[in-house]
Amino acid sequence: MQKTVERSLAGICLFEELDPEVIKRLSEVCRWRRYRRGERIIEQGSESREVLFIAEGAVCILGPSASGREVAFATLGVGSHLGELAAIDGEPRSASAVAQCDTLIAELPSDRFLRLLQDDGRITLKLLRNLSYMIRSGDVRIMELSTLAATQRVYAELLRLAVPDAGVQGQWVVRPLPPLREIASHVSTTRETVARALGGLYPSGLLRRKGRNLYIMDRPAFEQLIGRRSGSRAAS
Amino acid sequence: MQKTVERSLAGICLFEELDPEVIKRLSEVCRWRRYRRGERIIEQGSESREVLFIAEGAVCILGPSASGREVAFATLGVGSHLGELAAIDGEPRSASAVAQCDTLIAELPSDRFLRLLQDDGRITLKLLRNLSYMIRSGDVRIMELSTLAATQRVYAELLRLAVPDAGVQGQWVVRPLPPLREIASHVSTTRETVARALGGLYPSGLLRRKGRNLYIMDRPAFEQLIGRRSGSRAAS
DNA sequence: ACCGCTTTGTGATCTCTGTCACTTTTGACC
DNA sequence: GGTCAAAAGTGACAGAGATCACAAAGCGGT
Repeated sequence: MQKTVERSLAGICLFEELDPEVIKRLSEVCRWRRYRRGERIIEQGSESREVLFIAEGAVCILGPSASGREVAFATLGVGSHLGELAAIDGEPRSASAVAQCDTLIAELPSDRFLRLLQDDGRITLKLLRNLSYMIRSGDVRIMELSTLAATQRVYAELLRLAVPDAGVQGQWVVRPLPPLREIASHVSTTRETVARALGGLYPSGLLRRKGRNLYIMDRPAFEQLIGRRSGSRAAS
Repeated sequence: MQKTVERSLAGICLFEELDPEVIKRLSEVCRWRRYRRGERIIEQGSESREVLFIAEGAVCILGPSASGREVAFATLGVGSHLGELAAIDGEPRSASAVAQCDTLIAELPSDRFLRLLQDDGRITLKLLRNLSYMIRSGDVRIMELSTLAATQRVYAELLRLAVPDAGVQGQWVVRPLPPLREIASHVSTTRETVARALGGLYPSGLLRRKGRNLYIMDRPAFEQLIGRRSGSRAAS
């Protein structure tokens, strides 16, 4: 099953426009490592500076889990990179990274990464766009934490996860629905609250669950649930 | 009183290392505008793309205040810039900006800004560092919102605002203490909660207030109040 | 000193949701 | 089919804080 994907950075978004030759050379400079599901890839606070690229698998970015509560900042898939911040500013790692499934990672030393930025403006621009995106989504999350109640944050997250259902017009689906505890850690609440949030909507028919799929029957109506703080009630 | 600061971008951190000649030319390209205290400089969602520089005054970055609750993302002073995100990624403004006092702003068209980045790697690097910083502080804030109770977030904010007291050894001071509503909007809580958080510590002597100054008598002890969620009580 | 406005200090409520403690499902793997 | 562990519903409670409503200071200007 081991899809022996050659150890190449070819699939990395950041390098899309890069010359195959250059990519090849870069790939050779990297240190390649495999991680098992659940293994820790980056430790928050550590002093390493490499930039990592995901060749296979997926990675979850987690805040310092010192307290029991886990805070997930993002989930990154194949083609994404992580660890740019430390490479750019030389500060300690701001968060931890954990493999969500078996994962193949390429580590590029920070000085090599920085040189790359100097040499190729296109990559720099991509990186800038990427950082912008991170800031924007961070801001959105802060806004949600500040102005939305826990239940509503769960709904908002569902909308982010949902894709239009190929079959039925106007119906959206989250497939597969991640474990509730994972959803919870993305919107800073508890597994129980997520369960209750979903459970509260089954009776109204707005939400329907079949196995690991969750169907949002009427997206516009669903969006309305997120509106103003509290006071909202299942459609009557 | 109007300190007729010439309309120059000389004081802008981002341009520190830039040649005076270049700065002069850039300054002339800008559109300069004055804003009164409270005036809105950028409207969240608008389609403008200019990058703004603060030559005089201060600016507060606010989340979409649609709801009554205001969410403050940052307060920027002289030498700072804002509006890079829209210039970089071409998306609508992610937040609003309001003048905190009378303010002089220079607006640089986005294409000019982008060209600047292409031409000078030093500026690009500074910008990257700046964006990194924004992401890191955003993450910290998300962590606080997720794992700290409102009262503790207030304490954390105080520590950020405090500077070592020149006079007494080991004593820190917030001078001047901003209006409570402002502190509240920075840690996503209410004016009342901030008042109670402070009030709760006066008796213990950990905090002391004189006019617009707030003294933190024992910083280490104060920091301990922020530890684990709830359960904490004033030092016994 | 005297207004009038902005900031603060507080009390009384009320509700959301974090916690605990279990039970019930699901799923994966023999 | 059977066994086990992880995931998912739920009930009961308690407590932090958002809200609402005033009263009391502060502060500038005249």
